[in-house]
Amino acid sequence: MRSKQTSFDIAYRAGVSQSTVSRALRNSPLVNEETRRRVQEIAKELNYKVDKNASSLRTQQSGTIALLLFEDPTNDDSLINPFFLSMLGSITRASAKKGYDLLVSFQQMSNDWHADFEDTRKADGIILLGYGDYTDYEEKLVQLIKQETHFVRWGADVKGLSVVSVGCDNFHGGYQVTEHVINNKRKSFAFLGGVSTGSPEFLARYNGHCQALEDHKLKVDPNLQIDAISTNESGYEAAQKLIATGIKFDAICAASDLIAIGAMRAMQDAGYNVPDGIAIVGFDDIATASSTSPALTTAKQDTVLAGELLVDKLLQLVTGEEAKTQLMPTTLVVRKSCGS
Amino acid sequence: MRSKQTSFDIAYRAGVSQSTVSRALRNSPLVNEETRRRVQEIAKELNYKVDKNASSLRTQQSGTIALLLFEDPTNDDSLINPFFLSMLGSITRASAKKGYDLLVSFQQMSNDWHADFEDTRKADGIILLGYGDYTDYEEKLVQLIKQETHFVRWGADVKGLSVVSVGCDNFHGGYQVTEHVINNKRKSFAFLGGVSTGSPEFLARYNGHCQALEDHKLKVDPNLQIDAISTNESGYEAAQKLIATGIKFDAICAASDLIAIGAMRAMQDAGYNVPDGIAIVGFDDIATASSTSPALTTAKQDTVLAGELLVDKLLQLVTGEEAKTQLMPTTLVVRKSCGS
DNA sequence: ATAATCCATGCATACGTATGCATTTTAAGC
DNA sequence: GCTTAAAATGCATACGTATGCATGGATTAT
Repeated sequence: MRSKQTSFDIAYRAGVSQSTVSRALRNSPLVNEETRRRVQEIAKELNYKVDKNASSLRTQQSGTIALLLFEDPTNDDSLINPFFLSMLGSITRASAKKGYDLLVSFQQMSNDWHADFEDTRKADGIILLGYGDYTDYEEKLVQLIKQETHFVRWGADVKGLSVVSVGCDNFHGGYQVTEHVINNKRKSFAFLGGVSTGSPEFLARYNGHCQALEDHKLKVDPNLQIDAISTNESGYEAAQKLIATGIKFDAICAASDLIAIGAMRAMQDAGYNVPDGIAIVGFDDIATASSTSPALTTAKQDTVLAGELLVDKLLQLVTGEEAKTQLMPTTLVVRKSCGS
Repeated sequence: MRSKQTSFDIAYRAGVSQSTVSRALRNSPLVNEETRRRVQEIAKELNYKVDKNASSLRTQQSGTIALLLFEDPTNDDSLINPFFLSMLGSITRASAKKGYDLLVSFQQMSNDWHADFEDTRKADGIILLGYGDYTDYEEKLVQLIKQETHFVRWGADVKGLSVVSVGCDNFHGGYQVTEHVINNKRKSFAFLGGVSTGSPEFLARYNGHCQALEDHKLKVDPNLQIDAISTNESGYEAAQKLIATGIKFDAICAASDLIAIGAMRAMQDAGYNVPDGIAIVGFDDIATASSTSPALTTAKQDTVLAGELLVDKLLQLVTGEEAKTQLMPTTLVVRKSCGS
């Protein structure tokens, strides 16, 4: 029952050649309509499915996109940053919509990831997802370009490299949320998130944050910027360090929702009132952001749109078209963590 | 620079035949150690990578696992149930650990998903993930079995079918959380979650819930069971309906965390106090559960273990070994939503 | 020295599809 | 009716790898 059906079997049943079967199934105009119908009918009857390996081997196209997901190695190994998880979901959807399969792979930055998929012909192109805060990241991008691998990446534009990126406007997002807090009459701002050592994303958000303060004639106190990576725990600890400085502040801008959520808990545990005593804003708008108490005001990154853009641009590259880096705006989502 | 390297190129450079190259790269004992080293060195130098399509075509093995993710079609199209998203993450990790690539695909139940992957030789086996609450689900499983497709599924065991499943003990989990609430001196219990129309998972949780009540001589009031699907919104609405019945209750057991979270908000919006007035428990232990206010007490499903089990068992099937259905225990995670 | 044994390698082929080119069939033109 | 064009099909081959079988050389045993 299970012996695999090939196009030759269909050909035999239909009384035509294998070539004709192949053409008929691919709706080639070269084949007579009547023949095509017959072939397709038989194919369906026999539950025939094209062998993708053979097909890919012949055409040198796999109909597959590879998604490489880089994670902060300091994170708990078993959990994925919910923001990237959300991106993963939208990319999956977007590629399915385009008729492409999605090969998902977690990566340690140490690996030879730059070659592992397109070079093995398993994928037509690659999507790079993760924070670009690794020392040899750019170097590997250069390798990818040299190999003429088709790829797009999530994140800020890389200066000097002809790389197609889709990212959100972190600077503006940082500006946006900070300005919102300023409008709520806060005067002394802290910022939680790695700036010097951290990702370029965090840095851009911080820069936006500072710009907003300056534009409103408020002071930027470097002592109130505490490094943190994007986890609850790190946010919690950063907030504790913040309190330990003894410096007074009435607002916290976090580089990500996870940090904000951890910080919020730390402040509450320390007896502060949010938002009356301390205003807190995050960044990303992950699912949990709407469920905290008070619900978290944040800068939303549109993951659905992002996924579609990444896939669209990658496929443009694959088909030889031009594709341009694109910056998406963030949306201010006002909830309760700033007072109004 | 980019013209693709084949095993013939390596063979030419090494002064041996293509066969020897193939064997050398696969560490066949047939090839001389010295030769093997030389070949492997040259391969690395030329940045040669085996063409997986050709390899798969030849060996009829793809080194790939397909993950089919079914979602409740009534959900918002752009979001994925965080529990399944978490499963996706752990499965990705688990298959990477085994050296397999993971092909991820979202599915509408209406499609011919039962054939789409293994039959096209893109995957060696299939993992089915999603609630099994669809009318023709079993029928399609039967088809899969008939085709001798290798697959495992997440969920409760299917009676009468020789299918390998990995699931958690929903009955016991439902029992567990309910008993915990009972120990907190609650007397009148409501249950939110589709039972008659819904998934077998929800039904099992409900049955465990009822059993716990009976064992403690408490009444089960069918009027306090309200249908809901696994979303915040549905939970919110269900809680509203619950209030609208006018019947008194002091505890809510929800069939999932999302439902519980929605219900919690509905109760709070209606002026009830959680947990003092109303105790609430969920099911799953999604990330958000720890961030609600009060933090949600729930029955945790171990997604990391689940992912590993699914992958392990599938690979056992692929290699011709026996694999058995396995039921995982749930863990009671006590937070604040029940009072203690 | 000859036969028997073993080790290392090469030759040839199959996996299943897609497609350039040759060939046959059908229709059209005069 | 014969030539020419167009439409439909078949033939042959290539994609790159893995492997059964044959071959050649080296080693050992008799």
